[in-house]
Amino acid sequence: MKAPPIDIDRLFHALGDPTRRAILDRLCERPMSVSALAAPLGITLTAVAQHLQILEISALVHTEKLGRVRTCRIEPTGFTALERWIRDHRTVWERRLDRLGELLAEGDEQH
Amino acid sequence: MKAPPIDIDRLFHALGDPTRRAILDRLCERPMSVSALAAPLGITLTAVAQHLQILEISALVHTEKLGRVRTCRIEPTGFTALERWIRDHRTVWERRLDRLGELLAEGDEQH
DNA sequence: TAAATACTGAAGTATTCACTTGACAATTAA
DNA sequence: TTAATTGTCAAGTGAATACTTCAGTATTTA
Repeated sequence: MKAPPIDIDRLFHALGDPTRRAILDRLCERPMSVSALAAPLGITLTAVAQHLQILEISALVHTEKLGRVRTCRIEPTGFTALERWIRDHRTVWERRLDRLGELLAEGDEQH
Repeated sequence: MKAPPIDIDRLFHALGDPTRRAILDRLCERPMSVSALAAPLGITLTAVAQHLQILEISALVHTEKLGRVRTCRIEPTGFTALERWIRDHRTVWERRLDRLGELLAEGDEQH
């Protein structure tokens, strides 16, 4: 019952595909069945199902099957993990810029 | 002389590789030559150079060759583009959550 | 000048990836 | 019950990816 830890590798890979980002965009509007998602994409239902699997293990989408229809909706967990990753790395990167500024200041003092 | 537009596809793809993220982490500490980057990675210099090309066209790294040494440093542009993408999509996604809340509220009113 | 250093380029390989086809199961509608 | 809908599974294909090796080219250093 333990949720698998979010793999940032998988997350970036999932978001790196335009079709998957299109799926996410549509799901931001409203939850949708697999075939409703497939309709405007110009690829087979099977392909969409495969994309959905990737989005699901990346915690970007949650799906649930009722009767013969699988309903897909946005799952916040993945987005949150991504935001956290960027926030963390931005601080490291800003620190580097600060240090670069210090180095430049020191350089100025030297002459 | 026009900088190519940031391709969010390329950006996610670039960040989807653990070796490339390791390179970025090291460059956050300080600028570095290609061979300095390669040393702890356990892959050939050629492979590192290939990764650097990908990071460079994604605007995550800037490199400059002086003499025989190519120095690599973090380039903010790519990170900024990524942050903007996430900020934009978070608002869409939050709107969806709001609407879901409204729908639930309406549902409550109905009985 | 000769040797070591720091990369660059072309070509090859094994794996992964997005996608397809085709056969099938399960559910709902006529 | 028959037919249509909705999705799943297994296997295959062609392109992209992350590497490799090997043979260079500049640039320093001894």
